[in-house]
Amino acid sequence: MTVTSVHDPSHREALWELEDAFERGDLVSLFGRCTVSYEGRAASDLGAGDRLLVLKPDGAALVHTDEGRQPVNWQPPGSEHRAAVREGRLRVRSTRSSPDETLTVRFSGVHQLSAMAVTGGRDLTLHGSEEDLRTRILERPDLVEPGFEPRETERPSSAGPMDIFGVDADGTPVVVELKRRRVGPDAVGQLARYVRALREELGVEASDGETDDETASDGGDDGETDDEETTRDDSPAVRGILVAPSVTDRAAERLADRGFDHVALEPTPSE
Amino acid sequence: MTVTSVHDPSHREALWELEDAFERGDLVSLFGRCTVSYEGRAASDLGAGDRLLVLKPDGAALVHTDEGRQPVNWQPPGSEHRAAVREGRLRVRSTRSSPDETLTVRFSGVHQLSAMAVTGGRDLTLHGSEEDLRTRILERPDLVEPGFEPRETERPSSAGPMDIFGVDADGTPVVVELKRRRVGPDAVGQLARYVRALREELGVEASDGETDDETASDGGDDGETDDEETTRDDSPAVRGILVAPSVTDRAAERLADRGFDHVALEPTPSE
DNA sequence: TGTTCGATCTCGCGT
DNA sequence: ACGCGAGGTCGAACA
Repeated sequence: MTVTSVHDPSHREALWELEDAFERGDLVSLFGRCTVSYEGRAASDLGAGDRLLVLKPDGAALVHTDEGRQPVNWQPPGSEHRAAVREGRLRVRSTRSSPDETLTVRFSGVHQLSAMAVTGGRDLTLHGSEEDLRTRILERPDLVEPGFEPRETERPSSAGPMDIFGVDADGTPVVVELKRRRVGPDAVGQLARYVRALREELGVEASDGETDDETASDGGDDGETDDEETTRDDSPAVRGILVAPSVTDRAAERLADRGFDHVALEPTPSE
Repeated sequence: MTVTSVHDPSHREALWELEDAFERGDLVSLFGRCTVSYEGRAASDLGAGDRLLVLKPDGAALVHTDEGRQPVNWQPPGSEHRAAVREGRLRVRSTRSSPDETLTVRFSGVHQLSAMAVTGGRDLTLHGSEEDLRTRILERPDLVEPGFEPRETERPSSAGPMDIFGVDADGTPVVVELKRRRVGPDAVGQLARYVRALREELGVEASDGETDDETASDGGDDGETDDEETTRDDSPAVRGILVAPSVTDRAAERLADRGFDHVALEPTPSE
């Protein structure tokens, strides 16, 4: 392995090593005391302190402190790194356009610099994702409910693609929204958008004329003495099912309001 | 600065250095060829390759390849790092509980290891966030519309806290949802939840009974010849305003459906 | 702790 | 390029 490593280099030495590393397309790790400023989608300033600067050949730049999974400052891949010495101090600047963004790291001292050629080995195999949940359901549709028949995945609609479209035992259209983990109210809103879009698309099957949005399936959770028949009549034109390991209370409320169902299921079989 | 740095150490040397670094609470940067496996909320495997492993004293672990802003594998802060040599090879394992998660990095070769004491210097000043947008509006409410009067921020509701609650020139209650950047349909759904919650809370001021729900009150974008009066009558009991630099087409549709307004505004004044 | 929502989210896919 | 949704999202504020 070609690893370059310098300990307590001068600012100029660090500059040379950096330029060489950029030239070679190396992954760079740089310990030093620095200030950081960023301007672009937002703007930020970070006072002097010891940090780890990581520079990737794809243009990504990361400034890490001693805490957190997230870099305190960064620049996305596709940026261009440049290094210079200004007033005797090493300055690393990473810029990109659209949107215009600049990250500037000014060093008062460079403690350690390493660079290494790193390529490939990025192919991660991941299990337990939403896709696994989908696969699991397509293989065993009865996990959703007996008689459920998936018809299409990623089915397009005016509200975007729905995870699974199918029909239940009665032949009623069903929209299934998948989540790999416990979900909040937002997921219900997402499901609602798809159901609404599908209801519009399939035409209003309600007995009484147009409107389905207006009368729309709510009837109150607040003990409304609404005619159950009306709701029963038009609402089930399209059903909505949220498949997730669990839901929050508020999500459950919203599901109930909409007349949607929740099916508790995990991406991978338990144990 | 106390920086430890070893070039091409043996596996045992690397182990000693790592243990010392953990002891000192150092931030560690480690280049080497390794495989990575993870098991916890999900599970993953990564074949052999050269990578950069970063170990933080707060328990965070990051495995970086030559591409991407995101680590290919990681462990969140609060984990515990342990190093060992198994079958002559360095193995670094980071674990945490609740949820139970384990990241294991097995090295076939260590190319470079550096460690440095890094503390503090984490106080970032950031401008251009949603909070800045809120501040801007509270200082100049007319930016939302003439006569707008903010009454409360983070006002609680059954659907969660709304960004800004206020009244318009007519004294009509207004819910304002803030976004620092261009938004899609989800933001409209969020605003709708707050408006709905507030309408329920304030009591239905609509002339005719219950009904208003998310699905409800849309009146079709599909050229519905719905009675405009009905909607006009009950809908304005509470207004909804989405403040964001811009909105997508679909978001605009949904805003129109709901009778909500969009005000184009950025977190910080242009230029 | 659990829930909710913002984020310079990032990332991938599709139009 | 933009739009849209997933993510082992992370992180913070609050109940």
